[in-house]
Amino acid sequence: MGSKERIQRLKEDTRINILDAALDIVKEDGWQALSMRKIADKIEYTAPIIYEYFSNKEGILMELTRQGYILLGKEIKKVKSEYTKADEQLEAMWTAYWNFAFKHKEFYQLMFGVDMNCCEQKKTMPEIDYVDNMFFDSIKDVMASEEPEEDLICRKYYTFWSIIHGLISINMVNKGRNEAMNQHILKDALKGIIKYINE
Amino acid sequence: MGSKERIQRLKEDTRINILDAALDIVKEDGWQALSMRKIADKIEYTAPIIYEYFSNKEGILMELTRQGYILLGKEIKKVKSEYTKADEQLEAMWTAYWNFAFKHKEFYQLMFGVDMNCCEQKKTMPEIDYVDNMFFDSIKDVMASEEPEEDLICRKYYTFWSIIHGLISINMVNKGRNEAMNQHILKDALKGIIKYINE
DNA sequence: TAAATAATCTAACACCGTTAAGCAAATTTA
DNA sequence: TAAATTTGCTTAACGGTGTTAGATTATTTA
Repeated sequence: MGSKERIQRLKEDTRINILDAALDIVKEDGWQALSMRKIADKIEYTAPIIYEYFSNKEGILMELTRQGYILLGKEIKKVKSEYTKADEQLEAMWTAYWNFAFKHKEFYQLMFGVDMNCCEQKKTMPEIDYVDNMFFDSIKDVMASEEPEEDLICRKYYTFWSIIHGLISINMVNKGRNEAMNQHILKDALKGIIKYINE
Repeated sequence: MGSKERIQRLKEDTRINILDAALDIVKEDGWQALSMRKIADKIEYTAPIIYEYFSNKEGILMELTRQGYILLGKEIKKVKSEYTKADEQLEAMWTAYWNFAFKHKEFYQLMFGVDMNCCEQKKTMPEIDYVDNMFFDSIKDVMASEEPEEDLICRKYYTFWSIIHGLISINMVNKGRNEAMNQHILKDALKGIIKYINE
């Protein structure tokens, strides 16, 4: 009767296969090309069985979003641990965020793409809070001397995030055009904003 | 034989009706809900005749994008004319940009939405250059004392645009949450960046 | 081996963008 | 005026989408 667990494991496998297949399709042909039937083709099933693993297409998108945040969280945590000074940490973290966006373009598009539907349940995802909190803490550290209010930190965080996200958006629209300049802008912006935090 | 022109005028009318109908649908139910058949319903025709006015759905999207830029251009030009000092002009222009994004949410989403397809021909639209150039000129004015290089202006512009666009993106995702704080951030960012231009 | 259950597929529904063929009315030509 | 042609528009269809219900096949249980 240990076969129950084996079957359970097999079910989990196909769940993972569905997500992997989806990501493969997106990496090849973009989010627009993702369809239930194509996923089914790739895992050598027919479309309806996917609905035994996910309630609908948005369910798949949500799970991939979660995975994206987990990945981002890991990378940011890693680079943070490589520094001790708060401002150095913060610069490294934002740089990691920047790198993530281009290394895992598909994830970033899904996670932050303005009109990519699936924006309702997002608020209740702890994986998002995890990343948010790390930045939050770091900013607090940088401002340690001033005993900053929650609200002020939040504002600084949003401003910070805005610059980076805006730069990335530009870079994605004019994709790859004048890479050197964008790097220059990024550095400028990071320096400027860290200085701004200390004001 | 003056009926030729009357008929021509009627054709132009339905062209406009198509665009208006599209915008109505989007305003009611979002870009996702826009379909050729729904447009046809609204103008009381069947779907295929739309293809006598636009080559395809993207054609409609492109035209609406163009109209959006024309509208944005007008509003920015207006507020610019209300000031004489370059830094005041710049702040007013960016504020107008900000206001445009929320007053004409659908246009803004279409014009700057990261993954809203239709991003190929965009480069060759003079209406885009028009807006770009206005900002470009204003930044140049602010930096007048230093005889800035083209490249530097471009970088400042991108950085500037990034903040605003990023703030807007945030605001759209967490739509309307904590409006007061976002206004605060906007003001902070604008002041900061104008100071940054002068450094 | 027979019944019950699980796993999977086929077929369908209602949409989507787009194209081709056809029809009927209006217009032009002879 | 009658025939030919053009115009305006529709119907029907193709191949695609997400999703659901029902039938079918395979597996497990009694």
